[in-house]
Amino acid sequence: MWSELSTKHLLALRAVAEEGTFGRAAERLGFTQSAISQQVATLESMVGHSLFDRRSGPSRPQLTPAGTLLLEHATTLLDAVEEAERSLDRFSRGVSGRLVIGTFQSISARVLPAALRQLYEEAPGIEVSLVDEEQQHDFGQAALLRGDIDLSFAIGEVSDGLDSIYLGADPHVAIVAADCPPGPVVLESLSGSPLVGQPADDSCGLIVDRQLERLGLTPHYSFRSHDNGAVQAMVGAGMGVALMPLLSVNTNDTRTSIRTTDPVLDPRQLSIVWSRGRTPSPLAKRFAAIVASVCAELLAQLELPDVTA
Amino acid sequence: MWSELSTKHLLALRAVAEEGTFGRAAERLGFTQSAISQQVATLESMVGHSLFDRRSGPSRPQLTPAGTLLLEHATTLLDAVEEAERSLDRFSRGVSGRLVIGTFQSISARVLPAALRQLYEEAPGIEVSLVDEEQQHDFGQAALLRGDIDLSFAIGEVSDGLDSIYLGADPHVAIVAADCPPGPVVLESLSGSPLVGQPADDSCGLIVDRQLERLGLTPHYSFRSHDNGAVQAMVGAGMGVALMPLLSVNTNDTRTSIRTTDPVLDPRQLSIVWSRGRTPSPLAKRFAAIVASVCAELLAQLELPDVTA
DNA sequence: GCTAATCATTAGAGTTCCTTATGATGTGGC
DNA sequence: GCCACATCATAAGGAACTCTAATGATTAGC
Repeated sequence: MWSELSTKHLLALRAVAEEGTFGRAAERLGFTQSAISQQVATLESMVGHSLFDRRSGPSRPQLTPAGTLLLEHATTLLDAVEEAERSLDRFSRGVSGRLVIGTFQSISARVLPAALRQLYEEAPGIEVSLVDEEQQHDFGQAALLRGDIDLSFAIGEVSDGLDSIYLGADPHVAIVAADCPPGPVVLESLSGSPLVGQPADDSCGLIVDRQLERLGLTPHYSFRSHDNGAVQAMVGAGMGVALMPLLSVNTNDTRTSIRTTDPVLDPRQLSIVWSRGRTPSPLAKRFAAIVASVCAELLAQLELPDVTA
Repeated sequence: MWSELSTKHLLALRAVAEEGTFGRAAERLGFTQSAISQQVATLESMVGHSLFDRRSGPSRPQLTPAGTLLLEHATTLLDAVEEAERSLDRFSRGVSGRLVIGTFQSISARVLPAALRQLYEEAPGIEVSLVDEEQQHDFGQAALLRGDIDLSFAIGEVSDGLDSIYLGADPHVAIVAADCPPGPVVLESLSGSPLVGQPADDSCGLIVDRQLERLGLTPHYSFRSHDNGAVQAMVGAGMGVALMPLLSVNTNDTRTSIRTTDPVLDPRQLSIVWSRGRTPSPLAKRFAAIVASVCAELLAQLELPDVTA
């Protein structure tokens, strides 16, 4: 039956048709003439027709009508096999494939542009799509385990069942209006004045709130939004002070100013994560490595201007 | 190596992906679970990647990225295999394929229309092309042996190396102008008057000339052409008498009349022929059978009106 | 915890498949 | 005509594959 059909048989058919004799076909394919003879015979019994008319004596075998027809299909099939082979080779080298990345605002804005640019340079023709994981406290773990996304970013502890690369620490800073007098922001002095920040259901907002609580402070928010840009704009408009991870801040905003806090808050620990039980694609591995190097560079640069404020 | 890739492996991949477990895939394909496990393992070692992530325990294996990619190619490949299978099945049933037929005027005009109409009814979608074998004394034998044409028509003895079906005898008749007095045409009376007919390099013309010679007559031609219609038109215009096989005559021409000859000339023996060393396609066999039945009917009808003239 | 479901592995039998050696057959030169 | 050569098929044997049956290992879910 045709389920026993293998590439080998089609290669034999094509080689005999092209070389003109079984012997030369065998030579081309690295078999003996006998092997090719048997391979073609097997193929003939599979399809139920002679594929070559063999005149005995030193004359070339000729394709039968069935052989001609099958050869056309064989050519199509062999092309498709070669295409599959090439496709998997590109996949192995990580220069082709699809990548679905779970992300959130600060990563999308500060890390992904450089990382994806570098990835596209190495591997043009890949397909990348982003899934916003905001407001999901598992950082897309469920989606990772389900296989809906290939990679995601995580803050803090990496839960079990995920593999990860640690990307670095993103310090928490205070954002104040540009006309605010210089110097670190003393957190205790904020107890009366209003704060601006992320909602409590946002993991970033949650981390800040918890740290303030641990310091005995009960924050009062005048405005909360998931949108980092909106939060920063509110600070610029004088609605209050924001406590945010540095990567969430637009450092080019002239209406606001970045300050260290007193005491210094614990930084946000960033990782890139993927499902432990699932084999990552070479492309995903490569992307994770790129992200790690991009983050290392980015976070190293960020320390400097901040401390001087 | 991919040359060992067989349909079996791709079917296993697809079945596992669709059924969700190796066991059910095995059931679907009529193997044991162990066999499927080994088939997939073989495929994995061929492509160099895991295709499924197997969590041990009672949970479903999940396609890896490589598995997903290969499955897409497997689907196209399996579709192509099925298409080839269907194509060869149609070929076997003779309802599809190409047919190149060597022919000559009288056959094209009187036999092929009915035969091809019947063939198209049984097998729409076939491709037929005709090659005119006029002026080739071998009736396309060389082309048949070369494989350029599938079938051809022959007159008289069938040469060695060809298989054939005898189609019947096509009587030679005299064509005279319509105003000619009735009765058979006495050949001896023609020795003075001019003849109209095929050239000497035409097999039909040759056959007539040889028979006249054997009767001791030396024909004198006023006009010769390969075109049967032209010959008959010349007769109608009073250029002389023509001696032609009946199938070459347009029986609807009112300016000419068909007569028997005295003595009666040997009829033209018609056969349909093909190369003995080449396997004919089912379509060619079917066509030959149709031609035989069409000719039997046609030649039986033709005898009647002629004898009465 | 126990049950049930999952896939992998092992071992062995049956089959396939390749190589070597040989046979059969016809072509082409001499 | 005959011989040398080129062709493919076939036979036999050993190696490699492949399937089945039995078992093991692992874990989800009750």
